[in-house]
Amino acid sequence: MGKKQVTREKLLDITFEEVYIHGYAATSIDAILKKAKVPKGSMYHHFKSKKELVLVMIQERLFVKMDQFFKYEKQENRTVLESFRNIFASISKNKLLITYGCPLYRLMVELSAVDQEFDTLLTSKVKQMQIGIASLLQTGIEIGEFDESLDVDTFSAFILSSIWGILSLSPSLSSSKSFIAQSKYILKELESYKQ
Amino acid sequence: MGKKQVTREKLLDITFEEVYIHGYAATSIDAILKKAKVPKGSMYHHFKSKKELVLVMIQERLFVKMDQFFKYEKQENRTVLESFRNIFASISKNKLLITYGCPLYRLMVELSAVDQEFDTLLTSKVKQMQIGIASLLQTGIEIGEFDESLDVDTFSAFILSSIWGILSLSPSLSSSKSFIAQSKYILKELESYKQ
DNA sequence: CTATTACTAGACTGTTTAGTCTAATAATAT
DNA sequence: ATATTATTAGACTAAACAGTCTAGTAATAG
Repeated sequence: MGKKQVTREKLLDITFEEVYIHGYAATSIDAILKKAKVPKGSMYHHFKSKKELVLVMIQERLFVKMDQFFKYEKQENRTVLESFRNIFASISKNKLLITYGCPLYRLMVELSAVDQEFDTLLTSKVKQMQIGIASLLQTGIEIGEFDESLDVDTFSAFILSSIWGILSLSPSLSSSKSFIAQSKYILKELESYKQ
Repeated sequence: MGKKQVTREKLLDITFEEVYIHGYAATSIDAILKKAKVPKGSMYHHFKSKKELVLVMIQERLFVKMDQFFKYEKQENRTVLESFRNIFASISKNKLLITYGCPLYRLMVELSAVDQEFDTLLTSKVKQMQIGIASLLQTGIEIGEFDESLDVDTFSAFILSSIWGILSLSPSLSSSKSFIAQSKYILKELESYKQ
């Protein structure tokens, strides 16, 4: 990586942190620049606007991080149910996720109704994730792990939305149990389709 | 209602609509005033700041609307399961809710990390709703409708977060089925505790 | 070593926005 | 009716903000 790229990469890192925690509107360019110790001219050399900076951050940071959680391919020696258990376990170990909820979700809530470009980008990722989950469920049906009555389309949407709901709500419900305690209901429901 | 109150009430109505759809930061005072046809001085006579206007709106509009959906008292001649079915049905009939998701949730995502006062207010309502759901479940256990193995604390949190997750996600997953199709998984899970 | 390009630097500009101010007007009580 | 208070009216102010501009500096190629 040439040294010129360091500024760009640092900007994307800090932008992710700031926008994740404070949201898009509440994050000012100046705050990002101050934290990243990068002058304004440099930022506007690499990105033509705040919007472009965040759009690029979403693709090069947020989406990359998300893909690490959802590696849908069925691993050898594992049932599909175990794959889901693993996904949930890795989510529950991520402190930022548990504290602030899913960053993709947060951005969707803030920006989808306001800006077409953000909406298109974020929605495409949601659909991609749903398709990934659905195909994992489909694999489970094909190898005989799950009953054919399992509707992969609605159930994948149920898994996705439940996880996001639980993640976003758990910080508020301090009395409630952990993410794992919550997600057990999703797993229990999935188990009911076991052959 | 004296005529002086009309301005105040109209401001709260418009503020609810604008903030619900565009979010707090993206809604300008001027936009609210233009839509409500109220001059600035009037608004600042009734409310000392934008923040106070929205805090009052949350309590006098948002919370009131929410309570209409969640009337937890167990109605006569109805099982608890039927009560939940009714709640879900009334949510699914509300077009705004289906299109834009839960307004309380949207505000929490945008503001809880940014402002202590908003966080306190919104979180208290979430907790209140969870308690309401939990007590309805508890009634179900006490009248022998549900098994005692039902953990009302985690299950009420599961219901709440799942509904909110489904509501917020359904607009993005155009391929997915309706809210009702999604919520059937929650009901199915609840049914598994039937005596 | 020199020329050329890529990047840095931060002062500056224009706009948007929340919030103020003072005078005018309407409502209400006596 | 008249005095008093509540409300309306919108021009104005100050701050925050995204984005521009021009000069300077570092990197790299020939």
